Amino acid sequence: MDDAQHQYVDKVATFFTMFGSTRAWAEILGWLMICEPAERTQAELAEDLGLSAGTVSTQLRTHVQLGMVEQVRVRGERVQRYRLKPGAWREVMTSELGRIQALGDLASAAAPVMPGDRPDRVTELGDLAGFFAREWPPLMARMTAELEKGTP
Amino acid sequence: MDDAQHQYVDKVATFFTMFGSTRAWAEILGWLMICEPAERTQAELAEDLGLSAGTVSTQLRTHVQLGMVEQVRVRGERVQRYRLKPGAWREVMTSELGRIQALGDLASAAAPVMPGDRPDRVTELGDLAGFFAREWPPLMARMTAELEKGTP
DNA sequence: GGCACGTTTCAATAGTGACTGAAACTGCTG
DNA sequence: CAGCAGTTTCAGTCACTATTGAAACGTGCC
Repeated sequence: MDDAQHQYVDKVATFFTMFGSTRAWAEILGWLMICEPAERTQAELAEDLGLSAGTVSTQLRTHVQLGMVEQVRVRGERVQRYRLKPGAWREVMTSELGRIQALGDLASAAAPVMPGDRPDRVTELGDLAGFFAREWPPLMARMTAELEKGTP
Repeated sequence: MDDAQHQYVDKVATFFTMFGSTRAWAEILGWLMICEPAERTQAELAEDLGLSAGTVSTQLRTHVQLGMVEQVRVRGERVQRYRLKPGAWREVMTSELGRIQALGDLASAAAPVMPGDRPDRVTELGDLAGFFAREWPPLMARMTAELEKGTP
């Protein structure tokens, strides 16, 4: 990993750390975005990034669980390799719908515990969630269509 | 604050804590969503939620900076009151565009530091960011139109 | 079977940052 | 001006958790 690459990994790490992710998690993500070959073993990741094997194991597991990274087996090799999952970003965007619905549920759950005469604070959130719940699926469909066009 | 309300605040807090926010921050948000009257002083919030005055001051400031909460002066009173900012959720969604663009920048920045023969990992992210950069403004416009319809 | 390499688990450590409590500060009231 | 309620600031404490290092655990090769 040269200087420029190191700087890039740091940039990605800084960005995602701002939203509460751990440094190691974000560094692995950043490195997997640009490393060559794209398929890496845990031991290589640890070596490349100067992290312990334990950290890589743990953080990589969360990446896999979140669907950002997948295990691959390279023909002829018997080691476990990991790479950025193609289409992962798309999936993250698609799964946003679940979070929107959770917000909507939060709004619904508020109704019984607040005085009925001023529900506006909560109906606003509910309406918003409703709007996105309707708009999100067609938007995702358009997204998929457009991205496939680029990668035939 | 009765039991049901307490439970609701806890529910909201649990939800937002999952995404990296602090407990106090999320509790204040949850309580401001349902408390009556909606306008509260810092001292009241501290008392209601069992937080120290210092914590309330700090967390409330971040709420104000993020645009979720605003200061209001109630006629005749001279105390500082705070409430959930009307339209705050809408604004949060609108400002999502900034984060999308940041992701797009991250993708652009990757180009120089990776071998040119396999740029797919990064172009995917770039295309995605481009898609949202184009779609987001009209989507926001539709959102505003629809929500205004509900609150004439 | 034994060896080498990679991965997982886990106890211990280090570092961070949320939260508190007290003290300083502000602006209003009598 | 003294008194008071509310707010801000900040040093210190505490809890949490990210990270490490080492030890156990595979798993395929010799």
